[in-house]
Amino acid sequence: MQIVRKNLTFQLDKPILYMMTKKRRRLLELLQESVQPLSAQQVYEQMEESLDMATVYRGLKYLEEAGEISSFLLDCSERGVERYYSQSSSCHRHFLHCVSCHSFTSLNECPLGSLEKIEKETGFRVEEHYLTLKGTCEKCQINVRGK
Amino acid sequence: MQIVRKNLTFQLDKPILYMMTKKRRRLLELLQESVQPLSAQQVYEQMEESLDMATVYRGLKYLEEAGEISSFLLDCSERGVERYYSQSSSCHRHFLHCVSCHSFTSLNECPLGSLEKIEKETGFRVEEHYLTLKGTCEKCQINVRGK
DNA sequence: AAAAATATGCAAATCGTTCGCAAAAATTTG
DNA sequence: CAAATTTTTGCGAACGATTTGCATATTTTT
Ligand SMILES: [Mn+2]
Ligand SMILES: [Mn+2]
Ligand SMILES: [Zn+2]
Ligand SMILES: [Zn+2]
Repeated sequence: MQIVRKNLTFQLDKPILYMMTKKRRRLLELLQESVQPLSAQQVYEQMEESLDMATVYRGLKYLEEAGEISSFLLDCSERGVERYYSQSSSCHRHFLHCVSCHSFTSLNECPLGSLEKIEKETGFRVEEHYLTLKGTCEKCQINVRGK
Repeated sequence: MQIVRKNLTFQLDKPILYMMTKKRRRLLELLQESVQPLSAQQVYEQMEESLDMATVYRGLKYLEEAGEISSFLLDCSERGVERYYSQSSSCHRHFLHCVSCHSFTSLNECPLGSLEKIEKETGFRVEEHYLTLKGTCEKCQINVRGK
């Protein structure tokens, strides 16, 4: 127990038994450099050095467990269900998804007010929430024909 | 064009070329009778008469296109990603998901205020939104050991 | 009643993701 | 440092929910 490997560039909330390797660090950097959340496939395509898809999935899982990145599901009518990954910035975020060009825009703040009213009304203890907004981004509204 | 088959118990927004069969009607009834949203698998299990899984999927797709039901994705850490179906009641709804007993509770009203502020801030035209709240339901808070 | 259209069951295909295993890389031990 | 141990990686196979093709059954139209 409590055996934590070295070679970590970040503090772990809970000790996990693995290592931060070159490939995993590169995965993380890619997501930190990207303004947009990326799917596993997109991460894979943006990797310069070759990397097996299974390793991408394992790496993303590792980084998410370590708290460095977080993911959400997007149910896009054109592209189907995809999981998107982004760095875990300080606080939680919500994204707007453009149904035309499929880009994401980050919200500055959470549009959900206090959840107390909901908790009182339902008796629920609310622990997490996920919000996805879909619509058309500024660019796509101008280029009416889409991208 | 504009050929719409008979045997429909509801009005279609857009004409579609298929029929409301006994089996599809039973699918719809099941969802209308259920307080909880149901997954394709749950619908399948609750059908008394035998029905192929492919027919369940095709039927649910048909009903959703006809606007009679709607679906959303749930990303549950225990059960993975599942699509849930429920009748399309008058207005859009949001659900609370209990991470202990996996039940759903419906919110009375949408906790999202006006989206105008977001639209101004981001330039986005918001067309849809999906909100999932996760937490612990009243029962599960009492039975601390979960269901 | 016969012809045309659509739904259904069944089996196979699909596709993103996960898994098992042997080889490679990183870490620990002495 | 080299040897022993642990973890990661690539590769191919497995997985599982959903979709698809096709022959047959059901429903609708004529
Ligand atoms: Mn929020
Ligand atoms: Mn709402
Ligand atoms: Zn756009
Ligand atoms: Zn519960």
